[in-house]
Amino acid sequence: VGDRSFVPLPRDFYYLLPTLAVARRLLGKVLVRRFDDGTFATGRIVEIEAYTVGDPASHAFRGRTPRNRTMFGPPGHAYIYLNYGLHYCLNAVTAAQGCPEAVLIRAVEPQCGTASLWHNYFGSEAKEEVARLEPRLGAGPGRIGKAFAIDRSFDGTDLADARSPVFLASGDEIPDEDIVTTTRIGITKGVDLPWRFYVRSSRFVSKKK
DNA sequence: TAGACGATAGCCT
DNA sequence: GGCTATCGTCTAA
Repeated sequence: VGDRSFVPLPRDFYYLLPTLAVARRLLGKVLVRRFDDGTFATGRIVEIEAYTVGDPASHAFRGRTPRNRTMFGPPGHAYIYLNYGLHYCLNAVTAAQGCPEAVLIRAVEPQCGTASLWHNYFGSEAKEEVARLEPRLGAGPGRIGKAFAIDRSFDGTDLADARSPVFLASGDEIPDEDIVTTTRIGITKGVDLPWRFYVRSSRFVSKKK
């Protein structure tokens, strides 16, 4: 699979509309990972959460710190953080520069390069067709980090540039009736806000509600 | 500089 | 459903 087949989402995708609308529209789009050896792995985004200014669950709620500084930077870049000392989670920075908002990519359906994803995750070999059906390779933000080999060193990566080792590309349009809007997961503040979106028909969603 | 804890996931019951 | 591994980051002092 060559990078020519992947058209990165333009920068304005990330800030022209409000973060909630951006989150919703990212469903069906494609996470593209180019490994050091030039091979690719891709996954279709099926679950996402929004974190906005004034949102008590946001890492930026208490202002700028060394960890969250990329949230304050230009839109369309990756914000990556380590959670529970174990899991690297991938966010896309949204809204205008200086406005610290982001969306957390919570689940993807593995598409291309699934044998690599399997190897990253399980440390063993598997056939593409087997790997493509394995939910653990994409159902959960920590799992995405592990399978796609994304860690804190990717923080700040430009997701709107096809030359980046990680970027987001255009994909399917998800019909409204196949999108579920619900509350976010694993947080203790802002628990009632319906700011999680997922694709109803996907078996790769981390938790259905 | 210490202490608490988190935008999780795996394994066990 | 419960327990916990594991460590960077924040907060307060």
